[in-house]
Amino acid sequence: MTDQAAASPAAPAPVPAPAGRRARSRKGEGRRLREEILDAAEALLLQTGAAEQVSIRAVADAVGVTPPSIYRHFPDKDTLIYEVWDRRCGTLDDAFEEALAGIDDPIAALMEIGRAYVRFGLENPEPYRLVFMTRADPHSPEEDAERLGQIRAFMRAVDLVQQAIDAGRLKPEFTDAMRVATIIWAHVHGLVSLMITKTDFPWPRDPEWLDLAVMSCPVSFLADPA
Amino acid sequence: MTDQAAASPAAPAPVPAPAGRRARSRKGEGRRLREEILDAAEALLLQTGAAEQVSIRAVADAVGVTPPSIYRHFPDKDTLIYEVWDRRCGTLDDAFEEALAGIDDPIAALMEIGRAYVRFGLENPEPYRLVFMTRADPHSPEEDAERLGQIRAFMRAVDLVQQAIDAGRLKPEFTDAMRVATIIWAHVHGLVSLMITKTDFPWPRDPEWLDLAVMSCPVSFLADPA
DNA sequence: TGTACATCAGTGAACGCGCGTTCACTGATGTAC
DNA sequence: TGTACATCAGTGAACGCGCGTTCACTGATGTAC
Repeated sequence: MTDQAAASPAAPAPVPAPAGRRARSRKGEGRRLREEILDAAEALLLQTGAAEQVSIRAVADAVGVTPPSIYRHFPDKDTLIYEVWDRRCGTLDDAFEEALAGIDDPIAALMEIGRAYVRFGLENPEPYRLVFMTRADPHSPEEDAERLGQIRAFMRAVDLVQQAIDAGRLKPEFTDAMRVATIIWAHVHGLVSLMITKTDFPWPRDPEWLDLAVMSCPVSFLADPA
Repeated sequence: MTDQAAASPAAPAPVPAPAGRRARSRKGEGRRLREEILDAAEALLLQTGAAEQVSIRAVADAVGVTPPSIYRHFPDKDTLIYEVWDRRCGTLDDAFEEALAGIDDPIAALMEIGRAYVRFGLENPEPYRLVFMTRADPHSPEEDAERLGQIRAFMRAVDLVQQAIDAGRLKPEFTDAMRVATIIWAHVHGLVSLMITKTDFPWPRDPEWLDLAVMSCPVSFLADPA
């Protein structure tokens, strides 16, 4: 199993990834393993859905390396998890800002941030789970930072609803922007959280469904086009 | 610290709950500790939100007893957690059945199970979290049992949507009952899960808001009363 | 009423396990002479 | 071109810890005689 395989005529070629034990990096290439560790940790995090269930040993195993190797690249597990999180996670508010670029109509804007919210959640399931699906008693610094982003993002939605109300675009019985925005938030959150949790469920695959799903609650607030 | 306290004139009275070591039960009263264990485990479960984070040692500590005592009342941790769960949790399908009693109109019925779903979740936050907010890879028996209830409950909703479609009560573009039911499920799930997770958020307190919130998505599917 | 005994709620010490982490090491790679 | 050496990516063995769980026990309670 060492290099006698290369000498044997039956051996096809020097196996590149020896399935369980990886080829050692060249001298300046330590960062390659670093990236592989982050990839593996992210995959495990997405699989298990909880940082406590991702063990250093499991990450090392997935990469094909022994546990101490991890510590050559990350000082401890917390840092590793945080870097996974950090790498994946633009803030929600950034996603909103991007989604809103060049849209003036408040209703169109509202629909767009709804879509952006769902996209953000589906693309960053583990950060999403961390921020929106776990009770956050112990205030870690990254969560506090994200919390500000959440509040800003939510306030953006409230503003848009208020603009829509002011422009007479909602049914007249809806006068409280905060209440309406809260319901819309719960709606899109329901979609995201269920889809990233119940992965066995036969979610419709077409983007039309997802779009309909996102829109179906907000439209109920719209004034009839008279 | 033994019984010399009783002999000392300064000692006020025989302390009933010695804060860390409880009084031993009388002979037939083993079940009292059993109930206290369940209470403590439930409290810890609600606090941490995850069964893996509730340790036998922590439960024993909370009750004021040593870990082996737990095993006099429960064969293992899984059973303990299951009994906590079981004690708290009527099934969702039962709640639906109750909610539907005597309602014939499919739309009214749909609205009613929407309300029942939200009520169920708010009244049973920890079972709800367990069943709908955690990924369930390792199939434990209780989850499998509940899964059947979930499926039955969901199918009830699909049936009602189908009835509404057949009766021409939905907008004609909505022809797939499963798709519509899925969106409604996500909507009510969003409300419940956010409300039991973001307990700091200033949720509107009045039942009118909650009712509006539940209804706001389903109504978007209704045909205009022509 | 008094003593011997069975019951059984709860204990203290220990087990094996997987975890995060540390340590001294190995041995292929690249470089200096 | 050939040899000695420094570098450093990755290893193997072990640590202390908290976990679920087991075991032989203790000693207060209630019962039989």
